[in-house]
Amino acid sequence: MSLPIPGNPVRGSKSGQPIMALFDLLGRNWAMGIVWHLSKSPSTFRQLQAYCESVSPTTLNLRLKELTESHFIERTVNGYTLTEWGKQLFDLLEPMGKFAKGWAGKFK
Amino acid sequence: MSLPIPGNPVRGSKSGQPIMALFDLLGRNWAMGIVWHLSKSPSTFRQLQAYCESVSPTTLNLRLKELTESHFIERTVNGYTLTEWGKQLFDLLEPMGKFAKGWAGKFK
DNA sequence: TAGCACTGCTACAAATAATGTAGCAAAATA
DNA sequence: TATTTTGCTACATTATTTGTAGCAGTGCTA
Repeated sequence: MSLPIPGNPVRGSKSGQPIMALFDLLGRNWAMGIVWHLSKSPSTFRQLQAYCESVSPTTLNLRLKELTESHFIERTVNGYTLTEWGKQLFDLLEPMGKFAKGWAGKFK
Repeated sequence: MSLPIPGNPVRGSKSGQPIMALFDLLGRNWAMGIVWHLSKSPSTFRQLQAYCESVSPTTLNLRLKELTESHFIERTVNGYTLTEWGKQLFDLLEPMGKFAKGWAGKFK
């Protein structure tokens, strides 16, 4: 699966609209979970593996590469961390946590 | 693939934390794109198919069922539309559009 | 009221993506 | 130097998505 670059055709949008590229990227297994977790603290590969209970190292590695190439995360001496863009992205994801809790009430 | 119900184990979270259930649901192919599009206008199955250029009817139908059971969309005489929860979800997704445009600049 | 078009799907094989397990080389630690 | 830990890679199995065909129901329209 290739990296969804905005401006280029991506899965589901020949025009490569940025929002579609972003949805393609974030929609991949574990992408949002990784960003979510890294917002709490920088983490090593193994820590992310432990956090994302059922991710395979194959997929985790692929996601990390994609998120790195997309400028959302980077690898430092402390492990993987969010970049400035990554932090901004998290700011958009963060309110979903509260929303999800309210939404969860629908299933009780 | 079963519906990720918050409170139950979902892909990647045995505890079924709401945010993880939401990420699981929205992370599936086309889920965010469908919500995005329905925020513009109610749409029929075929309209969604045309919008989501490469979605297969199989997957589209599955996503529509999941989003319906998750209370984010519903089917009316005008086609599929967002529910109140769906609209709230879109309000969270919407800022990503602007963000994505800025992010796209990184790839020029 | 017999066509014809359109809609909302279902079927199913082929292609693509993710998982699960094993394990290895490099770096850190003892 | 011997372990342990880390960051992966390999690869077979399983799950998901695509792509294409097509069908039944509804609504025109002649």
